[in-house]
Amino acid sequence: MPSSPLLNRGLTIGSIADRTGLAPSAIRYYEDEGLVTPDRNDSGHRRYARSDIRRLSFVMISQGLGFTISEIREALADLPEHRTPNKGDWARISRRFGKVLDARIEQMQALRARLDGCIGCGCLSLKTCSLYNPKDKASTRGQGPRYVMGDRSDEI
Amino acid sequence: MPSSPLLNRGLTIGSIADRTGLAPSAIRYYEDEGLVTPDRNDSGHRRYARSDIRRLSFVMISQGLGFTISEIREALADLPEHRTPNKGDWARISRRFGKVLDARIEQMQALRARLDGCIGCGCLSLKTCSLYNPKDKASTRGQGPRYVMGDRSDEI
DNA sequence: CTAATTCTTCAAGTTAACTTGAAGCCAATA
DNA sequence: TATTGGCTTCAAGTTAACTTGAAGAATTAG
Repeated sequence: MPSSPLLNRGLTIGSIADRTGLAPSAIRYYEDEGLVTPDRNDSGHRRYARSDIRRLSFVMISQGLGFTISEIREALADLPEHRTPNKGDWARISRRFGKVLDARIEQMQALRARLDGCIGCGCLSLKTCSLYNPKDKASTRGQGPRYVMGDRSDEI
Repeated sequence: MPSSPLLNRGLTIGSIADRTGLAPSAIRYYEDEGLVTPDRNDSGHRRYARSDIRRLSFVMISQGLGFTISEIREALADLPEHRTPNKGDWARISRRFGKVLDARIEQMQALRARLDGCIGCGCLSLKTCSLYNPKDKASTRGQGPRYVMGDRSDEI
């Protein structure tokens, strides 16, 4: 009797794509990036475990929260290798991400407060403005090379 | 008498680079992006106004706050065209950015609260998790094409 | 006045997170 | 069994925000 692809040796990339809403190309990319490591069948086709759906959902959610792929990869590294992750495992890594989010929110609030200060003094000049050289440059997150900002401040 | 480049017809790109800490290549890029529009001398060299230093400082600060170049360009469009911007002009556009920051902070806090909810219920499943399909996907800010997430949710 | 800087433009490289397309193998269906 | 559709790999394109390098012209310093 012809067994369904779901029951045989795991889920195909297509069904994983359907169930997560991710494009197959994205799922393959995540594999290149080490976020999932599906098995292969005899002819080289990927076969996923059911738990990979939750894993990929976590990836999507984390990206929505602003985490990068390498941050997500690090987080996933804390899941058990040879056991299907359970609720407790997921809750643990989610809790850690929660703390990072808290820190980022605080950082943004600090910058926002500085902006108020700048509006107050009307400065926006390089020497005076505390926004110009903040220790916590905030979301240098994302977008290509953002090289070190020089520090040749001077009067305007 | 040989006049200094600062007093003659405006500042050279090199001196602007020194005073802002930006690389000349970045300043030229900002010109391509319409953030500054320096004059040219007879042989085609760029000549900047003193007020362009403040303009470029605003660009740097705004980027530190997480704004994109096109957002910054829009903000700068509110500065007077044929008059050197004064403190009031800068304060006005800073105040607007402050409001955007407030909104972003609120958004992050909402997502963070949802993450707590998810830890509480231990779900992280596509159907149940409110993080999976939030209206306010937060910082889709940055990095290449992030195409529309499909919505074929299903039970895990 | 000549040499060393600085400036110009233009094309191509970089990172992140993917997509798109080509060329060909595998699998489910009629 | 034939065919359509799904899967595979690999190379190249995309956006953002720049940098790097080449080739040549202008400016400044000695």
